[in-house]
Amino acid sequence: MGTKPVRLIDLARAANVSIATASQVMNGSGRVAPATRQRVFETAERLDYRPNALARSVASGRSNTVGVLAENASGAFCMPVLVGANRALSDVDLASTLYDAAHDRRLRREHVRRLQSRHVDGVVVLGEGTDFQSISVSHEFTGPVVYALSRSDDPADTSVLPDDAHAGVLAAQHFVEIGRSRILHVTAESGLNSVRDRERGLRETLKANGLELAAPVLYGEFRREWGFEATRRIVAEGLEYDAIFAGNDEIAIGLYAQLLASGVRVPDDVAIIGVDNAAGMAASNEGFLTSVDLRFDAVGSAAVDLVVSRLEAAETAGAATSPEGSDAAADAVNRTVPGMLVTGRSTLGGPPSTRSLVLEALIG
Amino acid sequence: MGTKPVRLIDLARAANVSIATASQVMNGSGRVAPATRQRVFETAERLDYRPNALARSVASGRSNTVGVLAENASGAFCMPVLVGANRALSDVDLASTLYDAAHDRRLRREHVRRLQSRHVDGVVVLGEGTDFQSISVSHEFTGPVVYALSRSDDPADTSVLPDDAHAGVLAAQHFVEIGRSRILHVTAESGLNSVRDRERGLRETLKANGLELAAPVLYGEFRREWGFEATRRIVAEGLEYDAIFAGNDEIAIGLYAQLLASGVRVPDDVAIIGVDNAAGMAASNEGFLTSVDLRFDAVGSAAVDLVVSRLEAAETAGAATSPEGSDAAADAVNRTVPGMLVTGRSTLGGPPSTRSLVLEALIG
DNA sequence: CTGAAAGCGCTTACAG
DNA sequence: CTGAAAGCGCTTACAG
Repeated sequence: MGTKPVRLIDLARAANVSIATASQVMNGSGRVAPATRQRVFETAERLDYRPNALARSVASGRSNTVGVLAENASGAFCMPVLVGANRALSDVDLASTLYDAAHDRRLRREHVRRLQSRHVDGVVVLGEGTDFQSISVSHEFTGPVVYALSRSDDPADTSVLPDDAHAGVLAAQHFVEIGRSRILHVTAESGLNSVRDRERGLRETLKANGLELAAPVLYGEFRREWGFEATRRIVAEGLEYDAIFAGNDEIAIGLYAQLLASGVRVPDDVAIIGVDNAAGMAASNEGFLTSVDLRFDAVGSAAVDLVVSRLEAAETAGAATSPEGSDAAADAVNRTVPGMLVTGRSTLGGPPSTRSLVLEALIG
Repeated sequence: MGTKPVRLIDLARAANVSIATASQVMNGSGRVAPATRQRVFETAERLDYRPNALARSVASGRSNTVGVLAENASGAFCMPVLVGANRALSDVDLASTLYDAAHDRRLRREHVRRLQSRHVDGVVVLGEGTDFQSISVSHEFTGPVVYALSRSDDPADTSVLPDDAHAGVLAAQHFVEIGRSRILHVTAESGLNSVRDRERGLRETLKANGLELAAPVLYGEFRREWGFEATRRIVAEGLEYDAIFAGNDEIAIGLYAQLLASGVRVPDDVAIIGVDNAAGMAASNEGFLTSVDLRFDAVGSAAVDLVVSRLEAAETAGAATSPEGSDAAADAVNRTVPGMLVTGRSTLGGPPSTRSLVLEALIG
């Protein structure tokens, strides 16, 4: 508690070497005789030497810290991305420092300055989803900047997004696998990127299997109530169908409940797939709804991986000839993270788990 | 982008002062002639000088960073606490650096070392709730350590928790205000601190109003299904009641739905209050359920406030005579953050909003 | 009120 | 393979 931390110079003296060699041993750089290396390590262990990361940073010019600039940390999908990013960072022994702009432009600018002041090695801008656009801050930093869960308004920037089209693909494939052929799609506003991409993936994969949608897409909102409403319309129109791909889990749950209320059996008569795996996120309803998990944590870790690889590239490039980041611009592609299908009773049926009795209970 | 950042020495030269005075002006320390101060500020502005926080840290010995050690960042209530903590930190221009132990003991120890290495000025240990206990790390740091959303296993530590007893008080008061007198309590496992405290607050306030519970408390789980089950029992036993305080929102929703299914009118026949304001968190069901919002963000900011005030105390104490943190130990009280009641149709009635039609729709 | 100087703990060419 | 020395950008007594 009150004990002064042991410094490099303390370690060096105790190990009978210069601070230069002590430093090199601790960093694995330079060539040091195995014997001395061994001795230094042992002494470091014995003294419980913990290098001062701050001093190391000023001396080396690298902070070993990546800044995370969240557009709005309270956003629904921020946490998993943040968790994934953080895991990836600590895996390579980088720290993360989080700034939340909370949708405030002025605050955001302040945070950018703070990140600059702290000389973060790289930045991850954490947005709010495929339908959200971030103001580019790439030119404010000398290090790599990657946009996670958001597009930047500068096409030269690189962003990492969940693969919405692939979500549609996964849904279509699953329906085909379980032998469904008359498929409906109930989703949100047609203007949204996520809506458009999920629909496209669905259609393309159906087509590849010689199928097409059994009726025009029903556009509404990402809400449970829209699921109810859509079900009523579907029933009223007397459509023929055996499966519905819902734009997200909320819609799926609305569909599920209202279908049950209408005497339709799920999945026997109609199979349902949602998107988000909100069940897994909320740790409730487990196994109840088949859903595409967009793997937001993987979006976070992928963003970090990009930053890190860029950092490494810059390092080796800097050692050789420095082409002033022309490489970085070259691979400024947007990356997309494939989701994964989590199956549940809404497509596979099976014995109802305790939790899956919820909806039935609601019906009475 | 490629431009070298301006350093203190650049600023000093441009403003025609020594780096010492430049430094003092930028930090507001020492006495400097108003004229020179003015000149330095203007030059700093013109040059867009951004002090190197890293260098400042090594020189001053303060990193201006607070470490957040999350027991499990994926935890249900972590995000709001984190957001609150982060806001409070950026208000006083401190950075936060987040480490997620993800329930892993080894990883947690690594993170502690990293926090030490980075010489964070203080630490917030972010737990998982009132029923969770953290292993104390206070002795690993020289700066203040505060436990948010968790108790430490060392009674000398100070933690900040949501006020569970007060949640019960708020519920009781509200029931009294709307004229209910035959009140039931349906909650989770009786062994949980949160359950015990909420019940105690409820009972005490009822007592203070000359009331008592209309029947023994029903203990179960924090899940929707338990709400269904409990309702069936209540109906079966033919209890007389006009209000139910649910241990959390999940239970409340279960009660609500099953009561409606049983032909009971809410709130006309029975008023319901939950805890968590999950509606607000999830931005759905708004206005549907009256609930006690535990204000997790305030828990986060309160924890930070404690760290910061301790930091300031240490600073002034260090300037005078340093009593080796005896003061810190003295005010090692656990702090509790009062929640707030968010009213909805489940107690006040009123015209059903679109969203509140969900349950009715489910019934039929 | 202001500046020269030592120092924070480390890294990194550069000689030997 | 190893060490003496300069340097990272700042702060902080200490003289003047």
